[in-house]
Formats: sequence, C-alpha cells, structure tokens
Amino acid sequence: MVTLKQLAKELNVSISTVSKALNDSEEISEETRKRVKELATLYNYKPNKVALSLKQNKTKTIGVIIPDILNYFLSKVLYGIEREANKHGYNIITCISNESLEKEKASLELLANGSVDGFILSIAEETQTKNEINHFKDTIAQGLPIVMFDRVAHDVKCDKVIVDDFNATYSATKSLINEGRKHIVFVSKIDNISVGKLRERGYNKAILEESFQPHVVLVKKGDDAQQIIKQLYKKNKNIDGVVAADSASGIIAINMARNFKKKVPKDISVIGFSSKSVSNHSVPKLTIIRQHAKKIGSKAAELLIDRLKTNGEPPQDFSTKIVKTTLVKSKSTL
Amino acid sequence: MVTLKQLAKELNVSISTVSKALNDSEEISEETRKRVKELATLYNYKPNKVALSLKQNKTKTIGVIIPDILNYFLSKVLYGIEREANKHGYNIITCISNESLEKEKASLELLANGSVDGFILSIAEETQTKNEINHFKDTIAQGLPIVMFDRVAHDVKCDKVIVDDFNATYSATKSLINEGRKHIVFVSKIDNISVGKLRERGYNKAILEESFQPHVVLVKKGDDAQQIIKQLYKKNKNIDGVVAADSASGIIAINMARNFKKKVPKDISVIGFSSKSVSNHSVPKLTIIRQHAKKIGSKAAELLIDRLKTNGEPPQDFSTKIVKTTLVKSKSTL
DNA sequence: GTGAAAGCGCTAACAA
DNA sequence: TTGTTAGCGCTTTCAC
Repeated sequence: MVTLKQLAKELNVSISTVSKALNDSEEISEETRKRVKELATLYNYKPNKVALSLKQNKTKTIGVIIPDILNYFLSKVLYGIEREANKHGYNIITCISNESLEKEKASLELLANGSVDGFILSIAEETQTKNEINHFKDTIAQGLPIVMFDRVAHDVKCDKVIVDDFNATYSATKSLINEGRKHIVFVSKIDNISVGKLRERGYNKAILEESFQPHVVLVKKGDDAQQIIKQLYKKNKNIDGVVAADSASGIIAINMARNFKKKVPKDISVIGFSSKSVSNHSVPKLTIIRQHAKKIGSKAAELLIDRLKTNGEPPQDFSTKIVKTTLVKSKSTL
Repeated sequence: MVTLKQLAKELNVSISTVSKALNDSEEISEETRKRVKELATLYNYKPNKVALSLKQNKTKTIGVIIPDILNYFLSKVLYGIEREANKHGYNIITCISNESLEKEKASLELLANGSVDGFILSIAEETQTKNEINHFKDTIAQGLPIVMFDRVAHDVKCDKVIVDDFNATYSATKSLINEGRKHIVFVSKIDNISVGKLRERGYNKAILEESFQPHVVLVKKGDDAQQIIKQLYKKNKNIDGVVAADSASGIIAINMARNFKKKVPKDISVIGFSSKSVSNHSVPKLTIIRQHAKKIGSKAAELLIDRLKTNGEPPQDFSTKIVKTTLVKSKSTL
C-alpha cells in the first residue's frame, strides 16, 4: 500500500501538503492539488483505515453478535444490518455466540478493545436462561452503545428492535379460530428463549378466550421433529389447526399431515413463523407470519449509527422499535 | 478505554515500563510487573487493537465476501470460517456481494485499505457469468492473499477449497441407476454458476454411460419451483428418480410427488444437495449429498492463516483442497 | 501556499 | 531496571 509519505517524497512536497491536497483543502494551490491527485490515482492510493481509526478514535465498524448463523431469520437480520451499515460507510465484524454465554461475553470483550464503535446483538439462549446482563451493562458503561434485536434484555438500558411476538401469535391463532378450527395445537422448538415464550402466551390467550383447551407441544434439542409431530397426529385425531413457533415445525406439520390422510387446508390449517423462501418447502405452501427480518436488521443498524453520531452528547432516551409482523396467506390455511 | 499512558501516569513510571511489564518482559522487576498488572486489571486495561494493528501492520482480521448469506450452505461455510478464525485469534469482517460483480469489487477495494490481512471468498454469480477476474488479481498483487471456496476462478493463482461436485453428482446419479431407476431427471436452480454446471455434467455422464436420455429441468430466478416440478410430473408420468442440484428442489420433488400418487421412495427416489437440518423438511426425509460446509470454511480459514504466517517469504505453491462429499441416505431413496 | 510538528496508542531499539 | 525516542500513517494546528 502506498502511503502519504511515499507520495510526498516522489512529489517533493511535505506529507501534510499531500494530505491537504487529497482532502481538497483550500490552502493548497489548484496546481499542486492536481499533481498530487494524479499521482495518488496512478498509485491507487487509499488512506490507511487503521491509521484513520487511531487518529479519529472511531473505526466505522460495528460488532454484530448473533446466536446462530444457521437460523434463517437471524441470517436475514444480519443481511439487513450489513446493507444498512454499508450504506453509511460502516463495516461489520460478525461473531457467533452459538447460544453460549461464555462466547457472547468473550466476543463482547474481544471487540471492546477499540475494534468497533458499537454493537448490535441478539441474546444467546444460555444468557437468557441464566438471566445474565452484567456483560452488557459493562460494555455500555465503557462507552460502547448496544442495540439489541429480537431477543432482548429488558433490564438493560439500550435501543431495541423487537417483533411483536405476542400479538402476532395471538392474531394468527385467532385467524385459525375464525376459520372454525377448534383443536389448535401450538408446536415450538424454541421454548427456551424469550420470543418462544411470548409466542406461546399469544397462542394461549387466543385459545383461552374461546375457552378451548391449550395444547402445547415442545420439540427439544436433539428430538426428531418429524417423530414428535407424527405421534401428535396419531394420538390426537381431531387436531385441525397448527400454529408453529418456528419454520421447520410448520413445514413438517403440513407434509406429515398427508400421512394421516388429513388434507391441508381442508382438514387442518397450519401457520408458522417463517420466511417466503422456506414456505415453499411444503405442499401446499405454508401460510407464514413474516417478521421482516431484513427490516429489523436495517432498523437496528440505523438506531446504532444514529447513536454513534451524537456521541458525547447527553444520551437521549433509548427507544424500543417494534416491527410489525405480516400474515402472508398461502394455501395451508383457508 | 484506559491507555498505557494513563496507567503510567498513575504509577509514576514510563509508558514503556508499563508496556514491558504487561508483556512480561524480563527487563522489568518482579515487583514493578506486579504493581502494573494489578492496576491494569483494576482498570480492565486492554491493549488498543487499532494501535497494535497500525504498529504491527497487520490487523488479525479476515475479510469474507460471500454472494448470499441466506444460502444455507454459504452461511454454514461462514460459520466454519468464523470458528477457525477465532481459534487463531482472528476476527472476520463479512461483506455480502449479493451475487453482484460491482458489490464484490467494491468490498474488495474497501477492505484493501488496511482493514484486513487477507480474504476468503466465493465468487458472485455475475462475476462468473462475465468471467471477470482482474479485481482478484489486483488484490493479490497488492499483497493481500485470497482463498476461494466453492465457486472459484481457476485462472486466479490462489489457494482454493472446493467440493467435488462433478463426482458427487455422478455417484449420486449412479446410485439411483443402481436402484433400477431408468427415468432420472436433474433439477437445478443454480444453472448459472460453476458448481451448478459441474453438477449437471456429473449427472449427464452417469446417464449417458447407461445410454439413457438426460432430462434437465432448470428453475430460473423468479420461477415458482413448485409449479415447475408439478408440470414436470404431469408431463412425464414415468419419472422415477430426481437428482436435485439444490436443496429446495429436492424437498419440493418429494413433497409434490404425493400429489401424483407417487410413493417416495417406492415409485420415485430423490437425492439433493442439502444439509441435515433442511433434509427433514420433507416426508420422508431427503437423502442428501452433504458438502461439509463447515469443514470447507474451516479449511479455507486454515489455508489463509497459514499463508499469512509465512508472509514475506517466497510464496509457496498454491494448493487446491477438495473436500469430499458424503451421501447421507434417508428414506427418499431405496 | 507550504511545511514542521504534535499526537492518536502502542512497541522496541537504544540510552542511562 | 527503567526511561527516552522513534515510528507505524494520518490529520491538524501553527509557523513560515
């Protein structure tokens, strides 16, 4: 990489002249500016990012910590973050906590050494289970703002972007009830995280309002979802509706229904939290609750970048942005 | 963030003393070392990464450019990269080219300003179509090593990690033939990228060896894969085998078969390139060609980090590592 | 209009 | 054993 120093030497001017010329300073004569710029272009000069970061004490880099990159929703949020960040000249450093508290802590500390200007994260399962929040508070106290999305800690003062899981599931369940379904089961692989619990509550509320009996089926880690849903259908011939807290369960619920001669959506309706591209893994396609993952990501990035701008100023109040879900009807519901 | 300067001031010693003490230099007395370390711990001192990078002219950061983060395979490779990189004290900056040549170029240039020590990437679709490779060569010429994975450019001299797509598909097709299948169709959504073409060739070879008639169905961007496969079954009642170049096509092929009263795997066998977690989106589960995405990622990271170590030394020959696929049988084949 | 010098935080050669 | 100094690449203030 060419440096200012080298350009200066070759042009027989000082380093500061080159710097100013490249930054279009009025101080420098038109002619010198031109000469400098030409040589810079010739040598493909690019200001050294690291030196700039050191000088300006900001890296234009965001640390993103996500629990699981193989989760389609989280990947899509990451995509949204990357897009928005890029738009504002920020890069993202990605760490994967793998649902582990230790890894989450380590990532936070590792990057809190000047590598990034702030964080965007979704909390690891283990962290939520153990209800640990000190590492977040410490990071914020160090002057590194955090924006949390999806799985958030309410006791940490920071910006947040969340999905209205409770209402989304409530409405989805309600819509099955309105179809005339009476034996609606809730299937979830994510009972252990906050959003999973919220979704279950939304389902429960809708069911209880009708004085129906809630029926919750949990798929634990390592379980074979297909087997569990098979057993479910086998033991409960009267099931006529499924609300799935995750995408795989919904897909399987549809594809497995045929094994029991249940026609979808004639005999049974299925709704799942999922995304368009996964929804066509079933025949008929799954009716989904879209969470607008990309938007969640871009919103989170926006919030963080906004906060980074007003650095030093008295912190305004923190905001919690709720991204509304959309029910996208396909042929798995009436 | 606390700096050496502040610690030095508080301890009434020089900055270099503090630095040396923290780095366990023999030069410094046991006692001073202890004092320094205690205060450092107290203040939670962490050496500023940016300053270190500037000083040592390396960032311990890898730039990763992937075409599509919503692609499960690519995400998983990313995961493998992150794991391996972390193990060696490297962070990753992720850029998403979104299959665009422009974005790929931009990312490469953006990070080639001292932000990263090297790159790991898979080539964008547009780049492959237009057969552009100069931006890669330029980057390498600048002294930033590149490791390519999956979709690689053979004319660029760098380390590569690839899947043996040709043989994998050949064998998969062969295995269907050995089941007695005679009308095997190849379905692909990825005809436009190198690996897609290789897979098609592998299929063709196996088919032609039997003097069967190849039958290739391409799903273009924006097409409804379900409709296309439906039409396929409708017009070709005798299809008894499907080899899918991507995971969705395989899943759909299974789930759609029932609409035509075709029993899987009795009447029709299906194999697809996919991963374990997606394979259970179909009933019965999809028999898959596992590409060991995580391993591809960790191998790529390993190659890059190795090369970064021997920096300055005469470049050894570049290697191309082939990661073998595994056929994981489920109930969609006999 | 141009250049010298300081300083961001750190390491390391050299001096004391 | 400890301190001084230079320098990584850059910006910016202040002299000239």
